[in-house]
Amino acid sequence: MSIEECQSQLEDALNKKQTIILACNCSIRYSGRAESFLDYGDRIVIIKSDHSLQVHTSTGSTPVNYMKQDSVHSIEQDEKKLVLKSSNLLLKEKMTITINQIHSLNSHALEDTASIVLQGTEDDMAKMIYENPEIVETGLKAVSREEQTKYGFIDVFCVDKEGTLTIIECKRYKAELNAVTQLRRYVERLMKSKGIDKVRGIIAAPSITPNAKKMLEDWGYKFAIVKPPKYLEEYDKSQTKLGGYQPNAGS
Amino acid sequence: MSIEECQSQLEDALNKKQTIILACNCSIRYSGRAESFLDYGDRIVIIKSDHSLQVHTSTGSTPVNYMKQDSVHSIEQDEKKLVLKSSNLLLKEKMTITINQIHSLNSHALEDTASIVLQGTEDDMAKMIYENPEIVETGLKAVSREEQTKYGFIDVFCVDKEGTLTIIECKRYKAELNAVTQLRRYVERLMKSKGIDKVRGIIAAPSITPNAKKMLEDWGYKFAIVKPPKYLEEYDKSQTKLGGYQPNAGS
DNA sequence: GGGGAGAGATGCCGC
DNA sequence: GCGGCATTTCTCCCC
Repeated sequence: MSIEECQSQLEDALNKKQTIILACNCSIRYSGRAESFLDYGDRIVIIKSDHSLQVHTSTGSTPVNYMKQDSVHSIEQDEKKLVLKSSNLLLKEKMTITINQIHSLNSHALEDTASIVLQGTEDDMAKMIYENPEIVETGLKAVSREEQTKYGFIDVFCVDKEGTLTIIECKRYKAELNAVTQLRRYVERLMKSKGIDKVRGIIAAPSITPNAKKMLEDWGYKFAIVKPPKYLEEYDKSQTKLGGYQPNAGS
Repeated sequence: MSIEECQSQLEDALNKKQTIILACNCSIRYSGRAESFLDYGDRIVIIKSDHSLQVHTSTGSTPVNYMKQDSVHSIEQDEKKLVLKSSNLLLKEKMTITINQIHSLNSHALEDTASIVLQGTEDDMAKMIYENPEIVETGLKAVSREEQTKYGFIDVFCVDKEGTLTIIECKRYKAELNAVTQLRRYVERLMKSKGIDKVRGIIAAPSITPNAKKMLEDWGYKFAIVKPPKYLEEYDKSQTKLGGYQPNAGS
């Protein structure tokens, strides 16, 4: 594929707001919230129809460089190289991708009306606890959920069997130090705004780090083992009932 | 491209540990840390040479679904459809991508020895303050930086003009509530471990949210406006001096 | 491998 | 738009 053909196809795809996938050898300069330079190497450049751009190397889940949506892209030619310039005036960011060699170029108008359905989030966990607070502690009664405006973003708000206000902070994975300080902030804010001197705090999570547990107990708070709903359910089911997931392990 | 050809090329690319780029119409099931389902639509599937996988829709910076590195992938055929199964036994995660239609398929052995050079991070900011603490407060003297083991992850550790120990917490962007609780945790930990009753805390950031500022002042801490080094420097330079973006400028 | 914290975090929701 | 916060966060560093 010649440089001219590539430039033409890129411009055409950009005009049509298609999604572009370009495998190429390139170097990258970025300037904006930070500044970066990446010397020549083979990468994949994706420009989506929302005019976001990302550059991927052959490893890692995250792009090595990217531009956010609503960026403006242009393609120029510079001595047998293609220069892809992107800028986002609003965010004061810009990027220059200098392309040495093109390995492949595809552009598509991706049609997609589906939206992902996700479960097992922290919100699902808070909902589960709100509907059945006794899984956290015997005698606990739920008062409200997602108290966002008044005292912060309290996950579940309860009253214990002795009538003491109790704040539950959910973590879907292992609770760390910041979860404890977060809980402490909610408890203190609530005590101050209500003018009461006794509010309990509970962290509900599958596990907790040792330091977090110590800080939790130092502050008189409590940890309760709670797992997010349906966590690994399908996986465990297939493991036990079907004798395990069978990929072609030779690949 | 026939299903058989596609399957063959995919298996071949997986064997060669190439990076695969597949544009297709597909549906996706994921089960692991959470569970998700995404109905049929046009997407881009990337399998990298580290055997990580990600699925991108036509918008957004983040993949709609993904598998981490060291997953195992296999391709099966099921009634005119291709079924790409991925699993990660270690993480107890798995994914099934059912492919209706293939728009394009490319695979490459991406060669890349370069690594990105990035500047303007929080670490650069802490270094700048360490080397010239008076930009935070008159009379401040730096003691150490990145005290990770003893008292927590203190960015910059100083003594003020009256000899009081002072912890500086840097944020490269706007400081929020969690920055204040973080600082508070460091201050309290240091007071306890040193057995002293007076330690100061300063947040150094370009800006701070109103609630964070209030909580900061309630706790007797202080805010100092500090911008990360070289923030937007090249951008502003090229905008003002050169009247536009000049990729070769200054390099 | 776990703990802790930054990230050019991104994305979501509420005000 | 900003604020606050979860994320299948990811990534890095250090113990």
